[in-house]
Amino acid sequence: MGASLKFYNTLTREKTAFSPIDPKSVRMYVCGPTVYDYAHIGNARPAIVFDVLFRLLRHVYGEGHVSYARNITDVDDKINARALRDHPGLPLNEAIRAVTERTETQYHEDVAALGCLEPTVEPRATDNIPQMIEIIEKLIARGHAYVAAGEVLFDTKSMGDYGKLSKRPLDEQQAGARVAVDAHKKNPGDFVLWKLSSDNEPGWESPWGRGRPGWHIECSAMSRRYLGEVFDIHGGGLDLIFPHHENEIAQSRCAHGTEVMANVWMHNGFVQVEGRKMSKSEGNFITIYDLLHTEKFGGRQWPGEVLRLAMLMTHYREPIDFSVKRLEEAERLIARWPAADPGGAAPCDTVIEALGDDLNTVAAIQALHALAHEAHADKTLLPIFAASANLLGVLPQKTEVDEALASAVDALVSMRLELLKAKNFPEADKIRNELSEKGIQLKDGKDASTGERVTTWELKR
RNA sequence: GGCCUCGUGGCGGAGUGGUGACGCAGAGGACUGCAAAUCCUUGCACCCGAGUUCGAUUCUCGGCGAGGCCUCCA
Repeated sequence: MGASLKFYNTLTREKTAFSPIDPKSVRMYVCGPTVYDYAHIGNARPAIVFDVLFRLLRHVYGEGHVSYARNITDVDDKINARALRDHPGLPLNEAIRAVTERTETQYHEDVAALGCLEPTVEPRATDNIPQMIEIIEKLIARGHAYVAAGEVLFDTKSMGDYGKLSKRPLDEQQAGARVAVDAHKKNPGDFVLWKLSSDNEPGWESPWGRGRPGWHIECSAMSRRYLGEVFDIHGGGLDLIFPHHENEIAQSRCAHGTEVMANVWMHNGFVQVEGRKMSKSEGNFITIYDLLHTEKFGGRQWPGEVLRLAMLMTHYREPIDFSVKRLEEAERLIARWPAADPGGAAPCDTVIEALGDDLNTVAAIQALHALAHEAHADKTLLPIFAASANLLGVLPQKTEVDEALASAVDALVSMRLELLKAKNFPEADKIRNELSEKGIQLKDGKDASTGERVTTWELKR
C-alpha cells in the first residue's frame, strides 16, 4: 500500500493527498443514470472515469476494501413522460416499469461493453423511498425544511454555508434575479424535497400525502444507506455541481449535522461532438448503443475498448471533442498492444503513479506504450504490461481460436514456408492473401540464431 | 449580468521557472522476394501584450478567443 494518491477536489479547488476515513473500507459514490432513454457518450465518461478510479482504489487498498455505489434513478418526471408516450395503453405503473427496466438493462449492457466493472452496489431510488422520507422528516425537525403548497421544500437560508461547492452564495444567486420566485417559496433558491402526485403520477404514501421525491434527495438517502453519513469520494459530471451536488450536500449535512458529506468531490469534464455541446437540438446526439451497434458515427461500428481508450486519452477534467479521427487513433493503438495474460503480475509502478496523480490516464497510457515497446523485445514483461493495462481496463482481449482452425492455419503456414524455400512466391502469397481475407494476419520474422524464417500469426483485431 | 474552466506542433495530448514529453499521422532508413509486424532516424509548438525574473510555454495582470454552469442535463 505504498502508493500515494492525490486527487483534485472541487470542494477546495486543489489537488490534495487522498487519505481515506477507513482504509479497510474506502467508500465512493457516483451519480448514475436516470433511466428513461439510451445512455449517450456523455454518460459514458463518468462511468469509465470512475471505473478507473474504482480499479485504482481496489489495487491500492485491496479488492474487498472498496465500496463503490452508483445509483439508478428510476423515479423522475422524464420517465413518466416517456412511459405515457411509449406505452399509452398500459396502466401507469406498468408503463413506468417497462421504461425503467428496458433502459436499465440497456445501460448495463452498454457500460459492460465499455469495460466497466459492476459497482459494489447499485441501488434504485424506488427501493429507497422510506430512507428519503426519513431524511426529509429529520430536515423538518431540525428546521431546515418546511411544507408549503403541497410541497416540502429545503430552506436554503437555514444553512449558513450553502453554496460552498459551487462557490455560489445565496445572495449572488438572487442578484441574478432570474430565478422565478414561486409564491410559496421562502427563498428563490429553495428546492423541492417532496411533492404531491396527482392520480396519473407515480406516488408513495408519506406524512405529507401521496407524493414523490424531489430530484436530489435520492442520492442523499442512498449514499447514507450504503456508505454512511460521511464518506470518501463523491463523483459525477461537471454539470452536476450546481444544483444537484450542492443540494445533496445541503440535505445530507443538515440532516446529519456533519461538516461534510464526502471529503473529496471529483467531477469529469464534458464530452463534445464536432466541437459543440452534444444535444438533441444540435443533431449531434450520439448514444453508446449507436457507437457500438450502428453505423451512425463515422459509417461504422466501434468496439467498446476503442471507445474506452478514446475517452481515457484525455484527462478526465478536460473537455473531450469526440471525433472519428480520435476513435481511429485509439483503434490503431490498441491493435498494436499485445493481448497478454496478466497471470499474477503486479502492474507497473509508473502506471500506478500516473493514475495516483489525479487519474492522469494520459501519462498512464504513455507508460503502457513504453511497456508494450519493451515487451516486444522481452516477452517476460508481457504479464506486467497486461496487469498494467488491466488497471485502466484497456487490456486487449485475447481472441480464442479453436483447435481445428489453429491446426488448419498451422498447416497452411508450413505449406507456405515450403513454397518460399522453393521460391514459389506467387503460390506462397496466395496463401497469405487467402488467410488475410479470413482475418488471419501472418507475421514473418527471423530466428535469431539460425537466420531461418519464422512465421507467426494472429487474428486481426 | 454573476460564477467557473480552458487556449501547447497537421491531429491527440501531459508537463515544467532554464535546449523544445509522448502518441498518431508525415518523411527517411533497416529487415523482407514483396507485404505486414518490428526496429532506428527525423521535421514541426507552447493565443497576444505588459509585468515579475539572470531567464517564462510554465508565475501575475490585462486583452483576445473557446467552452461550461446559473433552468432538465454526465
